[in-house]
Amino acid sequence: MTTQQTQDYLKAIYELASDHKTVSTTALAEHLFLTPASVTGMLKRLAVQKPALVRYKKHQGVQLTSLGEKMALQILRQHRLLETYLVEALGYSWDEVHEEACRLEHAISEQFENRIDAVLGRPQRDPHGDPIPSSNLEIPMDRSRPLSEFRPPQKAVICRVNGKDPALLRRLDKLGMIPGASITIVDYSELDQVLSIRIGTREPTCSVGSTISRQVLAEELLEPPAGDSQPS
Amino acid sequence: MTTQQTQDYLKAIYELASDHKTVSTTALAEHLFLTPASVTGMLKRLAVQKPALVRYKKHQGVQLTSLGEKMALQILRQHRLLETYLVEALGYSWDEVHEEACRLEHAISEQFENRIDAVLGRPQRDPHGDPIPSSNLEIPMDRSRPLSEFRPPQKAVICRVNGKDPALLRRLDKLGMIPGASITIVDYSELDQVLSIRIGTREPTCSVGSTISRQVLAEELLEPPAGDSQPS
DNA sequence: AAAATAATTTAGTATATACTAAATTATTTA
DNA sequence: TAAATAATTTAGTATATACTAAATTATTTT
Repeated sequence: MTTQQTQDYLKAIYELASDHKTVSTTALAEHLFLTPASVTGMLKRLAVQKPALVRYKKHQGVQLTSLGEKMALQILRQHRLLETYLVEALGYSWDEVHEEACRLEHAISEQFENRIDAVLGRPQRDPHGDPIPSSNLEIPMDRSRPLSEFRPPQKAVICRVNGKDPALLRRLDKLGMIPGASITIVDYSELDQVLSIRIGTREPTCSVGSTISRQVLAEELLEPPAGDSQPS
Repeated sequence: MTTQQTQDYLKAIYELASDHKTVSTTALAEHLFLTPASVTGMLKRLAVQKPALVRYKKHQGVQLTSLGEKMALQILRQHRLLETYLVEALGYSWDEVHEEACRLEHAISEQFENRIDAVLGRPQRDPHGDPIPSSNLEIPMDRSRPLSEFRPPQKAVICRVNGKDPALLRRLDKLGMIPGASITIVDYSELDQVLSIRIGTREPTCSVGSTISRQVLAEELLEPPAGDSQPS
């Protein structure tokens, strides 16, 4: 049986390795709130066991093997389904679910996973807009980009928030920056790199380097094709 | 933080110590599927730590301290609420819930506990009829006795099943022996100590020494007081 | 390229928890 | 009560996982 620790390492490696890049010991240590030395030790174990879950050569970071990736996706699926369930069925707010899901994800059975998946109607996104791997571990496509890459007069729909910090999430909620919200970029100041965004009647601004503009992801809304004009 | 192991030991001691009796190392070992030697070691740790969770003197078995008992009741509450939730909200059958609840009980937060308690309407019994400790850890009264103690022509209502073995539970379900079922003891053979029971139209028998008659608990249904006759 | 800095690994240690085999204590039987 | 049996504990070991401090390797800066 794989332990909770193993699962946490695999999930962390998956999350840090965008596009199968290699992940450094230190990055992993920071993500997991452990010392680099502890991580080195654990990675060796994960690489040596049969079947191996990671590929690891000293001073060169780690990668998941294909089995390791499968296991990471399975945990990620459980995590995100749980987050969705906590919000939809038990009335949690989106800033409360991460921690709870982090514990539950190691405890539920396949049956539990299937039941909540069914109750929720096989959702494809969790409350933060993160894609939920399907039961065969495929990930829904995602063409979202961080807010920092948008410029006026682009319009977009917020579809995802990467951060899990409850304070950030509550702030975003207050600003109306939640998945599904339509936004318009109304201004960008080259000088101080500040974006002004319109969300409904509100017009918050955020610096291009800020947590918000890096962690809130949106999909551009293209202009309706010509000939689709609306008669008033 | 208390570990899952600690919680399992406390729960086991609580379950085996009816009425604050002392629990033996071996009994505990069997219940937890561990060797007696391992149990001895763990009990020492639980007794020595501050605050102590058990009282333990060698060769004399263990008892929970009042803190240990509180913790046991808290876990038991979580376990039984979870079992109830799995049946009521997620469509599990009563023979499937024990194992799942055994894992989840160590992972849920107080918030989770409160939410499912509320969703379920603060239930007092789990699907097996076991009493659910209230949020202040008091246990609903229970005057049920094992089927083996009943004799014709007593009538009773089944209110509880002690065993968790899925096969037993499925069998009971098939027989209609589920909490809430009204039964009549129709015969008792002194010779081979067999009870005949009527449940609806069925009339199963069970030996007085059998698992069923020891683990199925019922409350006697007293004759309606005189003057309460029903006009047809 | 040498020096300085940063990242990583090694070595040694600690803890919780389990195990087995042997020793001890308690209980039952003859 | 002595012998036999059963229950329990001790002693020693193993594993997974973390830690710290020191050593090493890699990267960056001068």
